[in-house]
Amino acid sequence: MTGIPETVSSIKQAAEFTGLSEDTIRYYEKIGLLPYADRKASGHRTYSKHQLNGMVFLTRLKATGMTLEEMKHFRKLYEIGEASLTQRVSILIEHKNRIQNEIDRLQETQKMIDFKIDKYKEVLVNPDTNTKWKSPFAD
Amino acid sequence: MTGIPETVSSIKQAAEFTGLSEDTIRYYEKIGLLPYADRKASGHRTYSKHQLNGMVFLTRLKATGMTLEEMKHFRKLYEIGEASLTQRVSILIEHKNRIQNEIDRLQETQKMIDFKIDKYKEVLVNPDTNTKWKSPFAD
DNA sequence: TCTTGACTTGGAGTGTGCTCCAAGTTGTAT
DNA sequence: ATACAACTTGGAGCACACTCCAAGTCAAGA
Repeated sequence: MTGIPETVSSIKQAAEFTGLSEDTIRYYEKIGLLPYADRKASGHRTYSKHQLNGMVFLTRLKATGMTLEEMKHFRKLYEIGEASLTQRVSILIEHKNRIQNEIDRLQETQKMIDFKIDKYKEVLVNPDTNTKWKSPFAD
Repeated sequence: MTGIPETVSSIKQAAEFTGLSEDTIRYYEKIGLLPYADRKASGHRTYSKHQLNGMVFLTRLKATGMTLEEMKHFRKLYEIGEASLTQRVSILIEHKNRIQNEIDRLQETQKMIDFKIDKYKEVLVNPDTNTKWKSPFAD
């Protein structure tokens, strides 16, 4: 079951793959968000395909508003092992709900913007309408 | 056409209405994002209904990822007057597109999370499956 | 062997957006 | 008159998430 070495990557390749900067990857390791990476004899970091996929998932959580602290917490639960599985499921469900709320708010704002664009376009067609406005963001 | 005084609010009421803190409202004025507010004889700020609505729209733009600098730019365009209307429409359309991209990314992440939740639940039902995982965020 | 470039570390600095504070003034209730 | 809260100003400080730097090590090609 052992013997076939997994493909490993340098920090540069990891950065390219994940979209994070090399500095950011080192920073995440420093603050304990990423585990201490394996090093080559030279001391250079190496990453497995697994770890790269993990880092991509991480960037998705970050991009959807999860803080570094929350992600650290999630990782700590992971380290406990299976005993924390239900907790991890809860966190993911909770985060998914937060994302849904965010989507709802974004869509509401799109409607507000559409409404405002319509009003602006009205004025472009018929400039008299303009007297209604008192504030750059009003109505 | 004059004579009916508009309802005005204190900074505290403005904060309650908009969800911004009093400090934040003063800060926005300080950096030139909000115009210098009218003051009472005492020096206390007053806000019209119009301005309050404008501030709410502002919070929507901020909550959807527009930076304070971009909002300042928008306000400067507003101050130019009608000559900037087309530009302002462009900015709003552009921002609406950014929101749409954000919504798309959020929905993709929801799918990734669902996928992961399913895998976790699988392990809860059948613990042997667990050996597949090497990283807290992998797959 | 020499050069070039990728990598290492610890720590300092940065940008954004607030948030808090001190010291003073004004408004309202008793 | 006397509290006490609400407000004012300018400026300092803070949290988050990087981002950059200096000084040094390591690896591969001409």
